[in-house]
Amino acid sequence: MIDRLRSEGYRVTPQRQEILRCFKARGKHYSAEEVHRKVRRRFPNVSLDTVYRNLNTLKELGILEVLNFDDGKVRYELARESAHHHHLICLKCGESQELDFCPLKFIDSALIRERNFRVERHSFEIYGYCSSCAGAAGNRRPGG
Amino acid sequence: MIDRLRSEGYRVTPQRQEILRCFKARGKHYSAEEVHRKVRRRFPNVSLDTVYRNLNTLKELGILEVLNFDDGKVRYELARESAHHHHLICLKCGESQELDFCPLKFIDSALIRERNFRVERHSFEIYGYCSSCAGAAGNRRPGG
DNA sequence: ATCTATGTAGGAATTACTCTTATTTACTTC
DNA sequence: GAAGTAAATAAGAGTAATTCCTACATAGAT
Ligand SMILES: [Mn+2]
Ligand SMILES: [Mn+2]
Ligand SMILES: [Zn+2]
Ligand SMILES: [Zn+2]
Repeated sequence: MIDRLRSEGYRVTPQRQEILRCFKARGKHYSAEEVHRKVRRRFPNVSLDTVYRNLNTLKELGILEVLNFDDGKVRYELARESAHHHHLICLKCGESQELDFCPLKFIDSALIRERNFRVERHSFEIYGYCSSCAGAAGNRRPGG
Repeated sequence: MIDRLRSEGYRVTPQRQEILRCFKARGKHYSAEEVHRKVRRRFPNVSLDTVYRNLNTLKELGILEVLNFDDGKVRYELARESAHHHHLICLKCGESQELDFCPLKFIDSALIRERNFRVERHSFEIYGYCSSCAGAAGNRRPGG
């Protein structure tokens, strides 16, 4: 991945490496601010802008993918060669689980083709309460 | 719908009525700013905050539903008794079309149940280029 | 007609993100 | 290994969507 950066003419800075390192654990979905917090542990002066700039660069290169969990902040995850997937997102604790199901496989493609719509990407996320939070949330009204 | 407001103890102000009126056309998905522009035609002094506050109130009452088209602004549509649906969203012109397909019908519910996840809501949107924009976008790289 | 809780306008504040600019640094070439 | 250069960085200002604050206005009850 480092080589990938270099071969594309990007410099391999320590900050950039550290940002990448945040994502080496599989199935993690961090926002820019979370990445910033992590990177700051090693580089206390790293600017939030550097984090944003690099997350964008890594996205452009296809190394990271963008997720939208509907909470106003963008999240990133490693664009592994692993299967395309979607997520279950807990409305209480914010944790996300991966879901090996993609609706595009099930949609009648005629539905889209007959409208001459050229599909580029799609989103599918399920929101609710995870097993840890389901009990606690059980007595509350959702969203109340 | 006006009665609904009154019976729930909300006052029926002219601004509130005008905001509701924006959504009487079916299949429209307006952002707060678009609603503000429309309402201002009749009430030139209406504040953006009033629009935001009322859109929220109408959402709480279940009269409007919230949509996220991934462009940083929230959109609203009438929560008609019509079928639950999703959208095709054009990345060029921003127009949206309705899609009568819901992935929840196709997902193996065991996939979710075995994790003890309690589903509250879900999102599913398809992004791409509509028939009017597909030609123009045909030569460009998506997102470039 | 009067009263008052609710709603309003307008501006300030907040949040996630981007831009500007001066300084530093990774990589190249010698 | 030193020097040159374009790219990357830190710091802070700027922006866009949304929310908060507060003094004033009014819908609807009495
Ligand atoms: Mn994932
Ligand atoms: Mn719709
Ligand atoms: Zn998918
Ligand atoms: Zn659905």
